[in-house]
Amino acid sequence: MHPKPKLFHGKFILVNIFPGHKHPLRPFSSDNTSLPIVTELISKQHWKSLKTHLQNASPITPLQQLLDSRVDPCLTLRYFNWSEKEFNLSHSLEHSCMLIHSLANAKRYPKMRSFLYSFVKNENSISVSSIFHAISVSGDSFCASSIIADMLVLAYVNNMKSHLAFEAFKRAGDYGFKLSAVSCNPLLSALVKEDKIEDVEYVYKEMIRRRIEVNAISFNTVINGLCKVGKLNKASDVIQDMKAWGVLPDVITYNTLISGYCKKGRIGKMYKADAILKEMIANEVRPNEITYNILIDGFCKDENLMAAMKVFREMETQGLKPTVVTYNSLINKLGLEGKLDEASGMLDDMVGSGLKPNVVTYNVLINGYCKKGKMKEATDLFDDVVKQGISPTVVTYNTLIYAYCKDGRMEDAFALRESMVDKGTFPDVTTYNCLISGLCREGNITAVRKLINEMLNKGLKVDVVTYNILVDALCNDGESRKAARLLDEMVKMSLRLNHVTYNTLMDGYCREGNLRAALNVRTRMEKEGMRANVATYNVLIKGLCKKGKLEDANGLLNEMLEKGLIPNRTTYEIVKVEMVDKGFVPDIEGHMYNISGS
DNA sequence: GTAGGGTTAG
Repeated sequence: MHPKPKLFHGKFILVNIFPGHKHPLRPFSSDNTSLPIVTELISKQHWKSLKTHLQNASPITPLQQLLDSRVDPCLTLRYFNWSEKEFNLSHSLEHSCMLIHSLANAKRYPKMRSFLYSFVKNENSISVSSIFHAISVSGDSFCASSIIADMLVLAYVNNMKSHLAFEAFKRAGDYGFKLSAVSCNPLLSALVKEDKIEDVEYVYKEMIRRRIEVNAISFNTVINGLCKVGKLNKASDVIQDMKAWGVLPDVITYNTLISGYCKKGRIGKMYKADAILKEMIANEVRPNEITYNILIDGFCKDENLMAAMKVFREMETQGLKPTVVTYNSLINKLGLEGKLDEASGMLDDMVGSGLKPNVVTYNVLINGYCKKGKMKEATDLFDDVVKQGISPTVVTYNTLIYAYCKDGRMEDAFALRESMVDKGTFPDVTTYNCLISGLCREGNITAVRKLINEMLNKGLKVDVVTYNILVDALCNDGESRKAARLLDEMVKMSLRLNHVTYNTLMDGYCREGNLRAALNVRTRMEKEGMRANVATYNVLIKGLCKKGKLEDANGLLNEMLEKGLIPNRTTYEIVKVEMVDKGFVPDIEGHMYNISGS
């Protein structure tokens, strides 16, 4: 019996053609007769032999043949990747799409995922729309096209190209390809992280319209996005949506909403947060450690350490153990209040209860010392942390660098920056902002320019804080008009101006006695959709008082209270010095009345 | 693939 070499993939062919590679291969021929050899060489990964076999033939031809044949698409993929690397070429979009279609038809999903991931990573010139066109013309399975589109969206998200992911999401709708939560949820999550809340809302609405599966994660992500930008009523609407879809709010839903309320600076926010806690319990969703951590931190930020401690004790009665995060919130608050002995006592408690402090624990404690001007203690603790084998983070360094800058110790600040680089922690925008603010305080504009150039050269981008520092510096120099021009520059750089930007400029104008200009800035701010916050009112109230316009100032104070904004320490200080001492008295709600008879 | 803590500007 002599085996017939009839099968392309039969072992005998290979043995007969080139037993052990000792004989030269038959040269590649561009008709299909070479395909079995090529296939065999690929499956054995005999790349050297394959290259010899191909000789001077175009590497495209075998790809074309493989795509036209019924060989395992994984072999085609291997050839695709090898040939791109070996011949330093990029295969055409059409061939790429044919390959991805054959992988999809063979249900080789992990292979598709990594193929699309590298495709998206390396490809910067092909538009999303041409990719979709190619997907739709290079395969006829609608189902496969949908899976490909889904994975493409995910590939963009995973490559941090969320704007392209968003575009692909829209294109998929144009072509009627059906996406899934597998890609849409990460897309939503990426858009939330980038504060692109309008896009989040668009994707969410489209998911419902296109009947894409919307699960608890989708809802929770959207709710988180809305909470992040303070649209808490809309977030509650989404909770209603989710109930209507038969998805019950879970502990993450409630935690997200509670956190949203905690972060909003309105009167009664913690009351509302507490109400949601009760609601979740009534709906039989058990609060977890994270729920309590959110509440504890919320009360700390609300200047209510007593309430925070009460929740802390309540946690234990619910059978929940405080975590590192719980302690970090409390230590942070104690440190910021200057209660450093209590803060380090809390650290001891935490260690005593078997928890291991992390770098955040030390960062907040170091910050506490810094804010109290206890630099010796701060740096001692820093050394201690290093000795314990905990790596300081960029935040640790920034905390100390800022403290040095604020203390006028610019040399120490720059020395610490050198040392962080030596240890492999690289300065970020915040590091530079701290140094820039220090130099501005010294009036060293030349050094500021140099530093900004340096950060740009390192590929770091100036941010809104950098500009706010510069705006403030100009205002302090009595150059508010120049500062105003920086705002236009910020817009040109598509930086999002924030409250601090506007308030700083308003303050600059107020201090120059130019109230008109200050009020114009407020108008501009509101045109941009930003409502005046407590600090805005503080600046304007103070400005009006300084001009002797006490009744107008009082009007603004009332307006602020009516809008549910909580007066802060600065407000009280202004009201005391500028109003109470000049004949106004407060009623029980904080409204002021002029009793001097005017 | 969803929730919690730390640094900078007013």
